[in-house]
Amino acid sequence: MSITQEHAEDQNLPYNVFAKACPSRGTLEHVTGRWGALTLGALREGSLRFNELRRRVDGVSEKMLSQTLQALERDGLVHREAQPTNPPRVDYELTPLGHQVAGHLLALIRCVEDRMDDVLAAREEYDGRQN
Amino acid sequence: MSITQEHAEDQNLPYNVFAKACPSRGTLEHVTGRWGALTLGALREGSLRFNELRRRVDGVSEKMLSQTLQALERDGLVHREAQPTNPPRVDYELTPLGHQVAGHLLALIRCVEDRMDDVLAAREEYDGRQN
DNA sequence: CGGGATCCCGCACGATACTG
DNA sequence: CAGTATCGTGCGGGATCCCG
Repeated sequence: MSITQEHAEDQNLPYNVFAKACPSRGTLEHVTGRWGALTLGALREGSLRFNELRRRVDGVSEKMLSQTLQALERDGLVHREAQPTNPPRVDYELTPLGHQVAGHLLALIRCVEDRMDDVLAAREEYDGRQN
Repeated sequence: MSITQEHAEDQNLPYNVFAKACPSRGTLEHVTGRWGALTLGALREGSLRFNELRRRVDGVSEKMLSQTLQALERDGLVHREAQPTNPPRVDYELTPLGHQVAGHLLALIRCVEDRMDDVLAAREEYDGRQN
């Protein structure tokens, strides 16, 4: 091993969201996307069925919820459990990885909610400042 | 105070991102948006000038960066410091609130980067499973 | 109930050019 | 350098219908 190797990364950390081509950016967008964040947040409380989820995430269309769930399932964040009954029953729940990610997300969400008054005040000052 | 007063304005936590009409959802979208998250993440390391930021957030256009920064400044997450010199010099830095939010964001980003191998593996299994 | 297929519109976004 | 202005378009995403 070269002694000139300044940043001797013991482990390989090749993933960097700030680089355009990095696949991690795509996953970050699934996670932080308009519906992805709310879906993961909602699922953190426990497993939910499709229409329960749809009611919980106010405003999401069937199509977008379906699409969002597929992306999250593909990324290994959500587990889909379908029972071949009639009528069909499908439950969605977080994987351990999804749970971890949703934890960070929920902390962020709570933070934004908690400090929303500050945000609103900042907006008023901003709008008032430049006429 | 009227007993018919439905919404108690003096409550502490009236904000709920899961409700479609809640203003906190808009702010969450600014923060978790495609460029918002990366911009806040980049600024956490210190103040940056416009083009420095543009280079750091690989792939962002001038227009989108400008637009993103305006939204974040309006929400009180970013402070813009313009010096009337020639050539002009403008520095962007996080406010205390922005720093707090960006902290959560960066934790999320690191988490996604760290576990990207798991995500990629999950994708392969998903793609291979249902042909 | 849990979706898939299709149609279609708006605007988020990129590219380009211009300004102080 | 640090942005605005303008224009064109891709696709995000809503609406609707349908099926097992």
